[in-house]
Amino acid sequence: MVVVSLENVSGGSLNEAKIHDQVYEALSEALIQGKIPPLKPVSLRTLAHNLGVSPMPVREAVRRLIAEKALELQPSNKRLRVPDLTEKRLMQLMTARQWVEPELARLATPHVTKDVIKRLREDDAAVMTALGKGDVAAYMQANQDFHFSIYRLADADLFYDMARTLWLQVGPFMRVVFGRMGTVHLPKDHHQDMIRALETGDAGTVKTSMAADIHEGMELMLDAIKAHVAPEPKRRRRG
Amino acid sequence: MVVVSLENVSGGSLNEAKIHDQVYEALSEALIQGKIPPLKPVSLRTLAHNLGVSPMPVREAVRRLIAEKALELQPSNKRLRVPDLTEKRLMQLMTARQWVEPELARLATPHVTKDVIKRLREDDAAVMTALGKGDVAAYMQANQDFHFSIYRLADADLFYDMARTLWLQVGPFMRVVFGRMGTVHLPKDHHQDMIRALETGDAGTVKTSMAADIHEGMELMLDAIKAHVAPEPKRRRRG
DNA sequence: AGCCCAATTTTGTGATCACACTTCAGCGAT
DNA sequence: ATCGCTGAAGTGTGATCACAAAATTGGGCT
Repeated sequence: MVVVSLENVSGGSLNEAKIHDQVYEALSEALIQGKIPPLKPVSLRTLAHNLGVSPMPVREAVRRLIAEKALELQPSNKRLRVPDLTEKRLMQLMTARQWVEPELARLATPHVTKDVIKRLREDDAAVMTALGKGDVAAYMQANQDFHFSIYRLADADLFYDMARTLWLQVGPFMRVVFGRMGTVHLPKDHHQDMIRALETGDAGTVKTSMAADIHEGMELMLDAIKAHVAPEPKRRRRG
Repeated sequence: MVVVSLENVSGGSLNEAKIHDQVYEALSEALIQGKIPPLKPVSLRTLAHNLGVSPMPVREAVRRLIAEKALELQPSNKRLRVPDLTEKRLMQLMTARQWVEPELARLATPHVTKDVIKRLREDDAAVMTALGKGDVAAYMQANQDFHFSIYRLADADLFYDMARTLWLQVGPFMRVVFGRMGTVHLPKDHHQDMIRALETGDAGTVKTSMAADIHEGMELMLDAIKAHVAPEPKRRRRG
């Protein structure tokens, strides 16, 4: 099954975006959504074939994703794959998210408008619906929409890109964890508090509730990775 | 004058590192050292020619650097260049450095050995020597060595890479600022305090003195960018 | 059956060519 | 001299080919 395509990327209208940018968008979206599991090998030619483009732009997109550590290519081995997460690395990702994302939320607060609140309520509703149905894929999409609808307002390019890079690295693993334990135990509702604080312009509360939201989600993943250390490499042992 | 070469990269002797990795190392080193000024246009073919390689591996290295925002290619215009720094962006870089680097220093503390202390004293001595001679290039090299000798010990890949990316973005501009105002006003000596704290294993003091060191350096740059908003685009240089 | 080695396929990497587009140098007219 | 145009040179992008090395397969062995 092909999890990545060019069609659903940015109905970029009059856009003459480069092919490698479109490929990048398609791949990174798939990664954030967790549609490509950790340790899954991918290949330039296969991706290129699935996307209907030559291997060239795929190489550039992949090189970019490798730089962002959303993909890796094993050292001696020359295979390209989605990196696995060690507990050590996950803790660093958690810390970094706690640095960046609450700050983004704080910076976003002054720029909130009625339209934004409306949009956030829709996103949050979608999150709740997905949780109710136990639809992990829909949950991840809606949750991403909710967070980045806020971050986008912060007018802080560097922080925004940092957040996106962190999500790229967490995405594949998050999907596995939530898929394994179901959506039942997912972080309870900090979103409502956050929306209220955004409405009243209470930047402090926005920041702390964002921190709490992230903390709970990542804590779940930490527990999961501690319990289930090696996500079993699939088949074929080493001789 | 050619500011980037492959020879001084990792006397890699038995190393069979990919060419694009060597090119990346050469370019990023030049950028961190500030050897390529902001807004300076570079081109794939020129770099390839100077490095004695084909444009292909340069493309991959450059794509990586663009992902790290150490290079940019102007939107409509398709030229590749070193990005300029706005005040807004510099403040984000400063904040991010304050997040990552003091934490790296704290994490490094338990792993300090006598050899490390020796190395740090040498690096610090080189810093002082460079300051004495007003040699900006030597200062930047020695200062980088000092900081990353510490960061390397932290055993925190993600944070380490984040720090490196931040230095990549700050490097070109730092060179310009310090070159303009001379090395006289450079941050006074937090290095000594830091080394002492590292010796005694006082992680708290290590962290705070690292924060102070970074704060002062970046504060200088903030002042500089506020005073000298547009670093004059510089017309036509011929080599 | 289980295991090992050889041949085949597939992988990423690098080089080269083609193309559309921008920039720049040079010349002519005002 | 200044302005405006035009041809040449240079730009990043994409496609295709060549190649060494790793992964995979398949057959032959114990």
